[in-house]
Amino acid sequence: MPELPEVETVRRGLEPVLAGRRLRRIETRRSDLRFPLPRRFRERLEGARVGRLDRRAKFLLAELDTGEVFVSHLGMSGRYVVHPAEAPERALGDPYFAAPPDPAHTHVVFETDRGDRIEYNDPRRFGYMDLVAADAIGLHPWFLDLGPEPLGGVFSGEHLSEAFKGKQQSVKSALLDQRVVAGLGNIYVCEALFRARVDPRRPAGRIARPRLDRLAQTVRDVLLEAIEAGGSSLRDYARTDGALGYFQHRFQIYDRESEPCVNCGRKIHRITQAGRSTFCCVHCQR
DNA sequence: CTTGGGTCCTGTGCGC
DNA sequence: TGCGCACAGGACCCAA
Repeated sequence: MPELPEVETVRRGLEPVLAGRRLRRIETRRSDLRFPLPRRFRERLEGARVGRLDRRAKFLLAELDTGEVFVSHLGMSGRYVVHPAEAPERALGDPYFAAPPDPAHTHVVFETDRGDRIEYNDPRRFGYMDLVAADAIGLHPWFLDLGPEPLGGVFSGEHLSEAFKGKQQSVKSALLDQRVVAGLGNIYVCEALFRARVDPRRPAGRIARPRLDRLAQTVRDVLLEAIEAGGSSLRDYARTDGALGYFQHRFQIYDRESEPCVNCGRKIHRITQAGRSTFCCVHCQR
């Protein structure tokens, strides 16, 4: 589900309730997420004080005063919901807010010393969590091969040029590869390729440098706009207070099969690449 | 090494 | 209304 903008929005939602707080109580209703929760998960978290909240690629990271870092990936349908101790009541059926998730899929509950509760809900259970020694996080298999942050200083047309060198793989698949650049998913790759007018089927290694510069800039632009919009709410995703993201209203290509291209008016195509849908305009994207 | 396909899991929306 | 199938924001694992 969530790509970089959604995870960043979740991070911003969790920060005010978690940063600086002590975890008073942890409840694990299910430990069989994509991977089993680490051993003594509850004991290692209870009593710990949370420091910084960070994001790396699509991972959320909560620094703990125990020397460990709590790491969480939302998979396709993972969602954090904050229940403040002082709950602001909301009108039922408010169109700007998501329906609360099915409690049957609430797998982990975190309670802070302020009495705020944070529930992790994940119907498909593709999400996963771990506790990692802070000084060894870069060696963890989930982080070892991650490429640069698309919003950081390393990511550029030059980086893409280097990473794509000799690649026969399509540029669409290459951008989804977290070793090339970390944090993109199906939506934002489709959007960025459309805005940059690059054909998703084009072999990554055969794109001229000026177009890679443009593509890298487009990736940044799309992600920044999406973060500003609070991410994209299609099915499961909502912000931690239940508010919907609204970047889905700004999709130019994703999920718009058969609709007219905003640029040329011809029909948008849906093709399959590496088992996943790609939306593109075969006329505008070259 | 690279690449594509199958896989995990549940829910939803569509055509019949 | 019900059924079966395709598909969904991810990414690991394995075979070619």
